[in-house]
Amino acid sequence: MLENETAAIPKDCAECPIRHRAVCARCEADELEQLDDIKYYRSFEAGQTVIWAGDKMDFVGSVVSGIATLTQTMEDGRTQMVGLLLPSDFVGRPGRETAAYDVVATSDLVMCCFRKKPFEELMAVTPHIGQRLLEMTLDELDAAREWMLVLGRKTAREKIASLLSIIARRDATLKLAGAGGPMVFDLPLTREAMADYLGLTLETVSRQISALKRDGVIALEGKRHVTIPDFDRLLDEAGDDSDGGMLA
Amino acid sequence: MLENETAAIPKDCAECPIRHRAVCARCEADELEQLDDIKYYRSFEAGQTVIWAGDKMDFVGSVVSGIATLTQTMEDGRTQMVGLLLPSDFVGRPGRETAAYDVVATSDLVMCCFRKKPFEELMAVTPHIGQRLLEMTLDELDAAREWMLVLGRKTAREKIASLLSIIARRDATLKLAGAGGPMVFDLPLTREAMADYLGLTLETVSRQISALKRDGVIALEGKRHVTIPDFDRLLDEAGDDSDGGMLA
DNA sequence: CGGAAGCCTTGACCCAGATCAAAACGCTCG
DNA sequence: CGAGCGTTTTGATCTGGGTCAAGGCTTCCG
Repeated sequence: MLENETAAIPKDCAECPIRHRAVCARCEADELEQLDDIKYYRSFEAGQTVIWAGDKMDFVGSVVSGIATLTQTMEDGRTQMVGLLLPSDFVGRPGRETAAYDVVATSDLVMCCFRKKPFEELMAVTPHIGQRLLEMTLDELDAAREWMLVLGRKTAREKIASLLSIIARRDATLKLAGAGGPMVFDLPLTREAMADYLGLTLETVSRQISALKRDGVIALEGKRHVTIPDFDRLLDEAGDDSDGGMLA
Repeated sequence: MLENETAAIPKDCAECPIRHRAVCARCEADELEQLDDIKYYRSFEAGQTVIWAGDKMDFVGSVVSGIATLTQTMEDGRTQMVGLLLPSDFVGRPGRETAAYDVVATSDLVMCCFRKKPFEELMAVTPHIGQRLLEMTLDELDAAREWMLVLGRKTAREKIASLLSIIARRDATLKLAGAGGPMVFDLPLTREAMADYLGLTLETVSRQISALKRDGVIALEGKRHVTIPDFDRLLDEAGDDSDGGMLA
């Protein structure tokens, strides 16, 4: 997990790994320069909290590398993950003073942050930013709604299968692997984090993963390394329409 | 339920009840005129389906009056409501061809629709529309995430209390009633629709409502008319921080 | 007025997943 | 190497909410 000293911080937007998928995706060279003036990088170690819900938040930003979670906690300690932040995902809300959720780095994390005030001003005069942010927010809303179905109506086994298929699908698009062959990836979450995402207990998560393994739906090597021999089978277990619904 | 022949269709944007809260909220007079050119009203009766998930959708629009639901259904019939559309809420997504969810009128419904293509073009040149839509979408995302906590971690009783408090709060803001006194409103949903929203069965919904009534948290007159003698008590039952969290 | 169709409530029973408890599996570190 | 700690697995038991089954209450309509 410590490939680099502090993980790669891009020297320049041009070589930034999320250049084409983040809020800045549609920006022209001059707009990038303006963003550059108000931006700074921050690194977090795995386990560190980026912000606590309710804290004053004077920046917004993008995940450059690593994974973070967005969680909500009740007074008695019950917690629910409400978002999984992957590279290019946006954190924070223009026009809001305080953080609405806890943001925690699940792996080592690099963020590209913008001071909030200037970012808001820039957004007002740079349609490209607002347009892209709208698009990303609509995508997140869709993801949240899909997750509502998972939380409200799926069984524990289906929930696990749903989570695995989402992670597998994302990983496949990053690796641009040709379809067909078995998919292989590492789980970026602990059993407890999965439980928080799925509205289950960690014991149930563990049991269902064991069951899927026993039934040959997945193969495990160690606790985290997953192989999926037949993706359609997994989708079936997830209760999803197995049309493979490939949204472009 | 049939107060008006077809419910009130505004003659003019100026007298439109959602003028200041819908996508058009920030538009100037000339922008409104342009929207006017591509808009038309549609009315639906309670129970009618506005669109089916997957259908081609050549419009977007706002709820003017009445209530609609956004639901997702699995092949085996399990359904989950993923959104409750109230007056001023926006339906549809610029840039998407087909509907992602079933939209059903729960009460008699009037919508102000815009042909999608021209709306998208107008959006590209009218920042006010995109800005407002972004703001609304961010609000919906927050609501969806709050709902994820309800679905994933709350007990049946807490779920019912959460739903009642949301409806009560909304009703209070519409009526601008001074705080303090008992809150009174009509449930806009059947037990089954509540169950679909809460990820429960209608039997459980019924039982928990009876229990809340028995315990004096709510009072019922008929099946739908609800009185809440002590709103803080209800919030407490919902498991929410009872700081009254009034977000401006 | 009687019947039928929608909603809603209530009861009896059952099971998926929670809870409680213990042990196994890596690790890092002295 | 062994101690200690965080993570994961597995077992035993309990329970909240699902399922199945009967009515009850309204409203509509012939």
